[in-house]
Amino acid sequence: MKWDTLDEEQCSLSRTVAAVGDRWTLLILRECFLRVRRFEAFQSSLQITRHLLSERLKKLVRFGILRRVPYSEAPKRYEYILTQKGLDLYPVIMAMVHWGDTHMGDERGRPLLHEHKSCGKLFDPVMVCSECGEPLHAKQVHVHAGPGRKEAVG
Amino acid sequence: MKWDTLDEEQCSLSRTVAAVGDRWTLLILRECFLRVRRFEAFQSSLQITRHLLSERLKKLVRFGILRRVPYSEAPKRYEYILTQKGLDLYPVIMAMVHWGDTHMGDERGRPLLHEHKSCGKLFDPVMVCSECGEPLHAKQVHVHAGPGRKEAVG
DNA sequence: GATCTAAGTCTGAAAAAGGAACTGACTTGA
DNA sequence: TCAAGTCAGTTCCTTTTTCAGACTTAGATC
Repeated sequence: MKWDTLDEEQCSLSRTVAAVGDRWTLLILRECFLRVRRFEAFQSSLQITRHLLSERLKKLVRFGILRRVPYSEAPKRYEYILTQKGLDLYPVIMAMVHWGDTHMGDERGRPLLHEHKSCGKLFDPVMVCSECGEPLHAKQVHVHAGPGRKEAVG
Repeated sequence: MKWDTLDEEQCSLSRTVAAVGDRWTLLILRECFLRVRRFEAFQSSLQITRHLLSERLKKLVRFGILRRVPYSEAPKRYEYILTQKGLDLYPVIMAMVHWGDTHMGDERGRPLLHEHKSCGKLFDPVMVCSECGEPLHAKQVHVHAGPGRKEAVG
C-alpha cells in the first residue's frame, strides 16, 4: 500500500489512517488537546526527535488538522493550533484513552480524569447511536455498501 | 521513546498506541470488525506483505486483542477472532471511520453505511458523556491528574 | 560580544517495512 | 499416484523510516 496517496483510498478508515494513523501523530494530537502549541513544548514533553516532529507537524498542517499561526514577528515564531477538523478528532483520541484506561491500566489507577464542564461530573466517553442514543456494540451493527463503493470496506 | 515497552508508559494513550497505534494494525482491526478471520483473507484484502501480517497478528494475540483459534486439525489451521478486549476497540475504529467520512470524503459519498440492528436505522457514531449523555467537545472537558500520575498526560 | 531561546535543518547509523520466493502439511483432480 | 492447489506462515534481501545528536538562524538578554 502506498501510504502517501492513502487519502485517495476508497475506504474512510484508510483515509483517516493516512492522516493520523501513526504513533507520533496520535501522541502529538493528545498534546494538542492538552493545550500544547509550540515546537519546543511538543518536543520536550514527547521526547520525539526534532526532525520527526517537524515532519509530523508539517503533515498535520497539510491535512488541515493544525494551523500554523505566528505569535511573534521578530523573530518569526509560530504555534500550532487545532482547526475544526482537528478538534473533530477528539472522539478518536478519547476512545483510545478510554480503551487504554480500561484494558491497559495498571494498579495505580488512571493517569488522568476527565471532567465535563457542562455537567460538572467526572465521566467516561461512551459511543452511542445518533438515532436511538443507545451505546454501540460491534455485533449490533450491520454494514451496507454506500454510494462511494461497492465492496465491503470501511 | 521505546515502543516495545510503551505498555509500561504512564499515559493511557501511549499504552493504546503501543498496542494498536500503527497503520497496518488499525486496518487489520477494521477487517476483523468486518468478520475477516483468516490469514489469506487479511492478506488479500489488505495487500499487506505476509511477513508484516504475521508479525502484526502475533502482536495482537500477545496483547489479548485477538485469539488464535484452530478451525482445522489436519492440516493445523488457525483463525483470528476478536476477544472482548478487541471488541472494545470498536469505538476507536468507528470514531476514525466517522472522521474519515466527515473530513476526508470525496464526491462519491461514503463507502459504507452502518445500520443499528437495535433501532433499524442508518446512524453515525456519537461520543457522549457517560454522566449527562450530552455530546462531548474538547473545549467542554477539563483534565485532572488521576491516581496513576501527577503530570498532565493523558 | 558571549550566551540564551525558539524553531527548525542536516547527517550518518539503526530499525522497520516492502517484495518476492520458499516451506510444509494436507487436498483435490486427472 | 502424481501434479497442482490451498493455507499459514518463514526467509532473504532491498528500500524507506526513524533515531540521536550536532548545526543553523535570528533576535533577546546579560
